[in-house]
Amino acid sequence: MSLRHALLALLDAGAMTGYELAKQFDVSVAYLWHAPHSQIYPELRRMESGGLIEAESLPRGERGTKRAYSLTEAGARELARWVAELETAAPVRDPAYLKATYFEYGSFDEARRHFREHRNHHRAMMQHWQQHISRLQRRDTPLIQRRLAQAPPQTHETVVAYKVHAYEGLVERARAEVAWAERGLSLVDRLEHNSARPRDEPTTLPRKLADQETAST
Amino acid sequence: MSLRHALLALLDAGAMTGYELAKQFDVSVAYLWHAPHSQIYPELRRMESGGLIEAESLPRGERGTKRAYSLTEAGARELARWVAELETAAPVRDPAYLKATYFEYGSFDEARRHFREHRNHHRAMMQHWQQHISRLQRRDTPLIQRRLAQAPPQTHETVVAYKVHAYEGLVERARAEVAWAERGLSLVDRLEHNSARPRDEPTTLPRKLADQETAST
DNA sequence: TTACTCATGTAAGTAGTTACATGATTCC
DNA sequence: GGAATCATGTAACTACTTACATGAGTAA
Repeated sequence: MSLRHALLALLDAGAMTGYELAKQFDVSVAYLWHAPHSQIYPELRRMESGGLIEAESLPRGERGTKRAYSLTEAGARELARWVAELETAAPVRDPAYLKATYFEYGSFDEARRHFREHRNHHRAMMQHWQQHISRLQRRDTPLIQRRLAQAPPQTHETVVAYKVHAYEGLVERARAEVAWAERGLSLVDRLEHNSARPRDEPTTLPRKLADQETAST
Repeated sequence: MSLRHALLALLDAGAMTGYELAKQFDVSVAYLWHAPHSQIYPELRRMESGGLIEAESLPRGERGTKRAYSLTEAGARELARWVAELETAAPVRDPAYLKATYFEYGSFDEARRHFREHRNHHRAMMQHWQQHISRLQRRDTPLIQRRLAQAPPQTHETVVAYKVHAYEGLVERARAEVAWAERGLSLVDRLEHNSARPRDEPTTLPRKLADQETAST
């Protein structure tokens, strides 16, 4: 149930509306955890009834109101509890690698398309993360500033260091993905070179279809 | 909807019961995709009504029967279609990295515990995958043998190479995770050295709790 | 007045988890 | 006779996705 704890952690930096929280999931927590507003609003209500957060109704303009949430003591305790607790690692379930296991059902060109897409995606992620790292190091995101403003100065190094380390891990992971995709592209070249098949024909069809082709030939 | 396609791919190697399929998710597809039997049986029924697979009822012992499923032509086409299709990458959502971002709410010792756990988990995964790679290279899993028996000999190199490449990618990724956890351990040592805090006290508490502590001191 | 951002929701559906449940067969 | 394995389900729940829905405030 990490959405809940991501929200608690954000709210520890200061009171926010659901809308503002949702935006943090696009920019700052950005590319570390994702959640759409349709998931956030109900979760905030649940956390409120659970006593983890409390809302203050603020006016906006003439008629409107908005609800700014902040941590309660129970919420702060729950946040600390969660950080201490070990996660039981989630079972592997990676669609890209699963599919890569069956590329023989497609052509060499299709395999290339997949690897290129994979490489491009992870390159882009890498850049986002790297950018975020330098912003953290310069301490110039609104969130890190709010957070450091509340913590004793001698803790700032540690606060920033943990965040930088996490994002660096994501960068390294992305680098591994890019390297994997590039080795994949070389592999396809090598396999193509060793085989007589045209580059746009499947290496081998699923059995039921292969039987058919044979029958019709 | 990758469970469905994992099942189709397994069934292309030959007819299997739900029970046998479930076991493949523990051994061979092992550590690449996970699914419990409670998810598999209903999915098989759905695929059957969708015409992607068909069941043959086989006797077992005196009284019992079991249902062995095999691909239909539509199922084989769906498998080929899925392999050709590009996945839209899932948004990042990693509980371990999310938590690592907030280690300052815990003690140095707690951070160490998390990094050690992370390292151990990914080391273990690495070993499983490496073992599977050598089995694939020796072509000595039941599944790869069934699969190769059905494919033309000149395609065998490609079939095995794609699978090996996928598992190698997982090994490399795990290696990156282990390295990250180890750098994390060094980081904690460094931070501890630079700080006056005892190793079993949080660096900084969530604000609501910090306020309290200050008040009571 | 039009478009954009702020702001908050609901509803239907999919995927996956955890627990409960049952019964046959096989091996010791 | 008991334990392990084979075999197949259901039910309740949680997390997440996608689409629908509404309205206020603000700047061109």
